[in-house]
Amino acid sequence: MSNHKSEPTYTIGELAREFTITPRSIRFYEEQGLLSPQRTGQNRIYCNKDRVRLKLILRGKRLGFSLAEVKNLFELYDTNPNSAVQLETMLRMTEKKRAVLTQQLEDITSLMSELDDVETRCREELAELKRGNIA
Amino acid sequence: MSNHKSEPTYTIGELAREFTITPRSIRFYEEQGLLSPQRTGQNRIYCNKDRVRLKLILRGKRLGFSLAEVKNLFELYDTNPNSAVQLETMLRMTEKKRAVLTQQLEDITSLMSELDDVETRCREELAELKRGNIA
DNA sequence: AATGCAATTTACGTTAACGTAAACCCGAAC
DNA sequence: GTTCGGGTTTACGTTAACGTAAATTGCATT
Repeated sequence: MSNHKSEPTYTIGELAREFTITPRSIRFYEEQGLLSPQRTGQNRIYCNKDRVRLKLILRGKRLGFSLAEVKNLFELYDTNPNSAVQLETMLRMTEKKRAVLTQQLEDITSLMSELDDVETRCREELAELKRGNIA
Repeated sequence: MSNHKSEPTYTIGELAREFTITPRSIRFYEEQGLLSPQRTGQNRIYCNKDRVRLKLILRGKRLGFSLAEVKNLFELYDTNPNSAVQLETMLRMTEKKRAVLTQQLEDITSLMSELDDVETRCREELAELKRGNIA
């Protein structure tokens, strides 16, 4: 718990560039309760822990979780880090998400075959047209 | 072009029930320029052509097209039915949509494997916890 | 006349994740 | 001393496809 190594800090612009997002987004995450950086007067100053959190937010988004879901996980982690409850909650969420993805996969392949039908019919009609409007 | 057979007509409620959507949706489609039923005073009265259009709207939506895209197709069809231009436009749209779907498929499978990673790590940590907090 | 159902119009609300503009401050460089 | 590049706050705008509420109308029973 010592503080003599003076942890590196970051400005909002630095983090925005590093993760190729806008400062607006970072402020928005804070507004939603996902971040709470220190202040130097008006300016936000982010420590390593904040940076890791931002990383986790973006990873969560990539995985299809909403900001609210990520926030829930953070709160759970803050009140009860690495507990069985926390890990099990995470598992339930990933499983749920996996079910959604599985469904989406089915939907997409089904849509694809419908698209195939439409396309072949289009091509056929086009062929007929070019053969001189038979029907 | 005769009219002596008195085409069947439908009320908004009938069509809504048939396609299990709300009357609100049907009015919305009209508001967006996708339908233009006759009127009997205030009341909308839908003919067969309208019903077919509604069917096509819903089919388009199922296939992932926006109402605006469906509208474009309708307009193209109205001004130039079964032309090569129309068929080719349709083909371009389905091909575009197919590309999107292909991309989504890749994204989803990639997400799934990431989820797998997260899940297995969670399960491992849970196992450690239950073995008595080794680390 | 009163009840009830179906329909109508108008217009604001919803969801998610920011974008964008306006107006301001602050330290550094020229 | 002023201009410049960040940073800040506040608050409204965006997208899509409707949902929902309110207030009204019309037709058909009862």
